[in-house]
Order: sequence, then structure tokens, then C-alpha cells
Amino acid sequence: MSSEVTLKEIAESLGVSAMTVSRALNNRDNVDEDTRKKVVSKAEEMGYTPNYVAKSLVSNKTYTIGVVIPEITHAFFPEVVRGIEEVTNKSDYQLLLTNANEQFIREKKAVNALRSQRVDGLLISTSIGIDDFSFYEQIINSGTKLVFFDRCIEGLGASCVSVNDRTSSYQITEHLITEHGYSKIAHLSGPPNVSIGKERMEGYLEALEEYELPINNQWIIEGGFQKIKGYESMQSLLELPEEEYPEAVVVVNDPAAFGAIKALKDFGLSVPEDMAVVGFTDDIRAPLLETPLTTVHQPAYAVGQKAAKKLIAAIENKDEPIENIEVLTTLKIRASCGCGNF
Amino acid sequence: MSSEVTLKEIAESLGVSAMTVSRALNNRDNVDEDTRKKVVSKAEEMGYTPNYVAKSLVSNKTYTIGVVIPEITHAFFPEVVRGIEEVTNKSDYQLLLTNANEQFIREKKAVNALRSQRVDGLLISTSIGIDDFSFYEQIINSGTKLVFFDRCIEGLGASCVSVNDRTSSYQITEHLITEHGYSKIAHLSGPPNVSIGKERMEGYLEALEEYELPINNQWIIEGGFQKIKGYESMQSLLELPEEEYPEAVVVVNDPAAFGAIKALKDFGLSVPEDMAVVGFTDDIRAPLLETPLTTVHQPAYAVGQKAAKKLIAAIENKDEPIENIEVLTTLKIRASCGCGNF
DNA sequence: TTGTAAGCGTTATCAT
DNA sequence: ATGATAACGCTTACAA
Repeated sequence: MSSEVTLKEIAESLGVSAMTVSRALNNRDNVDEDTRKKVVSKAEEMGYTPNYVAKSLVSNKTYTIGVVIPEITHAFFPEVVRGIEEVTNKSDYQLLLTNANEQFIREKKAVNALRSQRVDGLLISTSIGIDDFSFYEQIINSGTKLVFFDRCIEGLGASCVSVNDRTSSYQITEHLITEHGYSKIAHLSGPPNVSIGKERMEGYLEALEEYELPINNQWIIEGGFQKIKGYESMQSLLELPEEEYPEAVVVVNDPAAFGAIKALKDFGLSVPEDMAVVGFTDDIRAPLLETPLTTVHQPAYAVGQKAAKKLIAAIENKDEPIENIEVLTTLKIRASCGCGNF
Repeated sequence: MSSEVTLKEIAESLGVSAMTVSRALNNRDNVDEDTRKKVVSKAEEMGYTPNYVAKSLVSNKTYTIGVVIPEITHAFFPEVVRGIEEVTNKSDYQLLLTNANEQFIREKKAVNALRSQRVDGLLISTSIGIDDFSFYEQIINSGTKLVFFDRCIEGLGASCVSVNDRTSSYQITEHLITEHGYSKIAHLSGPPNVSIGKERMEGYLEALEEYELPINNQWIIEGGFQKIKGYESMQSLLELPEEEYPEAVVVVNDPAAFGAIKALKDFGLSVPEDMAVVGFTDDIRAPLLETPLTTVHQPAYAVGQKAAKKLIAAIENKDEPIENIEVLTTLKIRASCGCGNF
């Protein structure tokens, strides 16, 4: 950035001190109105932009928030970022965005870089492969303000904003049971060490228990969040003898559900006649499938907003409490569960 | 960010000077190997993170790049950001991301904030309503490194990375003419003051001229980039007497094409039988429509990569030339143009 | 090899 | 109302 105009230069060209210029430009009340005007117009003329780097060094505040997301192309996250942006923009914080690409090594590197940049706080959604919880434990203990969103690590003393995953998973499973009378329901799960994977599994299990349906371990396949993982999980499921096929399957998210549906198709089976499929996310493509996908709509924008608000509150207010904030989802009933008229 | 450990504190606890600690931690060659080890382990123990704010003040370099995009939910941009991220991550630059939400006022505000943060360079895709070119002219003249991407402002002395819009628009129009024999082709355009709006219009016109087809001003409707704009433009077009309807229409981008198709449907017309429609973007939803959309695939990731590479080159190399870089598109032929077998 | 002093651009504090 | 000085955490330049 070419050599920029400084307070001192403005001061010299005006024959006053740098302090006066600083005061004038920051609208302090103890400056003569005349000099203030002179300073402001001179600054304008010289093309002055305040140097936040220097400001930050003095104030120990950067007005900057670090955001770490695991996967920027998964449509959910850009929407979350938009929510974050909306809030930070109003409060005049800037966003340092990093994409960990689902790699915990990159996530760590990003967090360290962000800390070196002295961001005022961190908004984090962890990558799938995370194993080293002590990393975040140290950071939180050091007093760094941190709010997790969507993919949370619990019990570390940081607030967390997420969707009511367990309840939503319970509800969509319940829908399959009560509205359609399915009793043989499978689950293509995510990794259990990621909160959303665990929670969605639990909601599914709770619903089966509540309605006293058999829990069949052959129907619970651990996979991942991408299309290919759903495809593979469904392939495993279809290795069962045909008479042991479930009637319906709850998939951990929509991309994985797309993969699962593809696998069914490749296998010559149709949705929902041979097997009903429901997802989780309400991906932009969900309503456009040949058989539109029944799924759980996630208010990504609201998640972003709430996480950002919580973080800014924690930054600006010493004793903001630690909270787990749940944002409510809604069921999107479409055709893939067997509801014909959508 | 709680009180952080400083060089001085490490120095004191070790009985050496801050300079020695600085040298040791930065792997300068003039430090005793023994003291270096002591310093490094002490720094680790005390949880030291270098203060980049202070570093930047000295070096006049922040290792930070400001990115301004007009619309984060338009899938094209997250993909561009991923490309940018991939490059900056390797070169150890951080990304300050701002979303202008298609509002030029917010864009200006964002750029000013970014300059105050003393980013080393700017990556910008302008919002639609832009009118004040002098704003960027000043910034570029002040020596700030700036690369435009996708939505460029030309003639200001900044490099630009974009898709070969005019050629692509020419090609998809040509496809309608030569593969389908359409001679009555309309264009629902974008705003002409945004480069992609202008370029796509020009490509369309060039193709008509090349094949000596009539240019009918009633078939050229100025609109915008969102679904609703496409809907409205198509509504205008359908106000013509039925015998003056075009056979095909080139829409400025996919979201607008979705709107146009919706309007046709609401009007009782079908695609491509009554009117063929082609788009531009290859939106993730394009292949999933009832009649999959023929469109131009844009290599968003490559746009991001090239823009980031160009900017970093400009930052690190005094006389990096100003260039217009074009990234090549590919046609995605699907059913909406009348190619039946897709 | 190590230390000292000055300075990066700003603001808090005390003085005038 | 305005100015002088020190300080924020670090590095460069020079000295020991």
C-alpha cells in the first residue's frame, strides 16, 4: 500500500500538532470548531485514511472477527456468512474469513494466523476430522472470545449456536412413523465425533424408542456429509438381503441424500415406492429433484446472525454468559417421504 | 483479546533482551543455537503468538487481502472465494471478506474500511448500481494494488480477471442459430453499465450480425441478474402480439433464466416447444429443472485463483503489468434449447 | 552473539 | 483549546 498520508503530515501542513488533528478527526469535543473544519477539509484534500494498524496497537482492539468454516461451497455456510456479515457490518467489525476445507490442520493454521492478526473474537465451525480438543481448550482458557456455530465442540466453555439437530431429527423420523406408518427405518449417519452427526443419530434413535420400533444395527451406516459418502453408505445398505431392506431411510444431510438416491436409482429402485428417503439441510437443489426431497430446513442466516451477535456481546461485555443457543428448524415435507402431492 | 504474551515478557523471564528473543523466534542466523532453543521453548511454554499488528506497523505490510463481492449467496461467488482462498492460503495471506449485497454504498464503505485496515491489496467485483467510477480511479491512482474480477471496470488501470463473456455469449447464440435454425432470437439483458451485462449483449448482437439475422429492439429487454428481474423481463416480452414472439431467448444469467421460465409457465407456454431459453452461469440448479437449462459453464474457481495470483504478483513485484485475463467457459448443452436428448 | 535506541502511526495523559 | 511526551509491540540500524 503506497506511502499513505499520516496525521503528522496533515498537522505539519496546517501548522498544528498531530494531537489536534487526531482530536478533530475523531470528533472529540475539545477542539475549536474552526480548526476542526480546517483539519477535516485538509484531510479530505490529502486523501487521508486512518491507519487502523496503528490505532489497534494503541487500543488493543482491531474491530476484526475471524471466521473459520469447514467448507465454503456447501451452500449452508455462505448463507451463514451472510448472516454474520449483516451483523458485523452494522457494528463496524470486519470479517477475516478462512476456509478449512474440512482439514483440521488447515483449521489450526487458520486459527493461529487469526490470533496473530489479533482478531477481537473467533467464530468457528469445526472440520470433520477434528481430534485435538485441547487446541481449543487452551485458546478458550487464554481468554480469547470464541463462539462455535453449527459444528460445535461442547464442554469447553464456549458458547455455541446451532440448529436443534436432535429434535429435528426426532421430528422427521417421527413423521415417517406416524404419517406413513413405516416401521423399518434406517439411518445413514455422519461421523459421531462431529456434533451434528451425533445429534442427528440420537434424534433418530429416540424416535424409534419412543414408538417402540426395533433398532437394527444393520440399518445404521456410518458415513459422511458429501454426496459420495451417501452413495457409498446406501450401497452398503443394499448389500443386505432384499427382504431385510428398510422401508425408509433418514440421511444425515441433503448432499448425502442425493448420493443415496443416486445409488438407489443405479440399483433399479425408486423413491419413495421402494424406499422413502429424507434428508437434512434443505439444500437449494432439494425441491428440484425428480422426486423432491423431504428434508429439514435449516435457518442458516439466523445461525450466522445469532452467532455474530453472541460473539460481539461477549467481546463488548465482560460477563456475557456462556450459552448453547438453538435455532429452530422446520420440516419441509415433499414427495420423497411418500407424501404424494408435492 | 485478553492480555497476550509479549517479546519483552519472554525476554525478562529469560534474562535476555527483547531483540534476542525476536531474532531467535524469527530464525535469524546471528543467534546462539543454545539461546535459540531456550527462547523457542519458553515462548511455547508461555503461549506466545506474535503480534502481527505491531509487526505490520513496522513493516508496512499486513499480509492481508481485502475481497469485496456483490452477493455471497449467488453460488458463483463462494466458488470464486474458494479459488482465492486456495491461493492466498499457500502464500500466507489472510482474506478480509466483505459482502456488498449489491449496494454500491456498502461497497464503498467496505473498500474504505479495508483500506484503513491497510490490506496489502484489493480483489473486487463491483455491485450493480455502481455509478461513481472516480472512486476507484482515485484508489488505483493512489498506488493501491487492485484487481477486479468477474464484474470489472475497465480503463482505470487495474487488472481484471473475467470470463470471456462476449465470446461465450456469441457461442451460445450461435448454437441456437446453427444447431436449431432459430432466426428470431431475443435477449433479456443485464444492466449495460456492468461489464458482464454489456459483454453478453455484444456477443448476442455479434452473432445475429454474423448470421445476418434481424436485430429487433422489441426483443432486447433490459433487466437484471435476479430471478425476479428475469420474470419481469419475460413478462414485458410476452406483451408483444403472439405472432411477434421470438423462437428463442438468451438470458443474461441462470437465475434470471429461472424467472423467465417461470413467467413462460405462468403464461401457459412451454420450454423449449413454444420458446427455447438459454442461460449463463451453470447454476447448480440448472441441470435439475424440469427442462434442464442449456447454459454457459463458468469456471468460478479458476477466476478466483487467477485473480488472487495476479494480485499477489502485483503486490510482490513492482512492475507487474496490467492485464485483462480471460478464463475460458464451456457450453453446457441441455434440453431447454431444444436439444431433446438431455 | 547480544544489547541499545529510535521509530512505525496513533492515542492517553498531563501540562500549558 | 492545544501541545509535548510516552506508550502500544515489534524491527532496523548501530554499537558493544
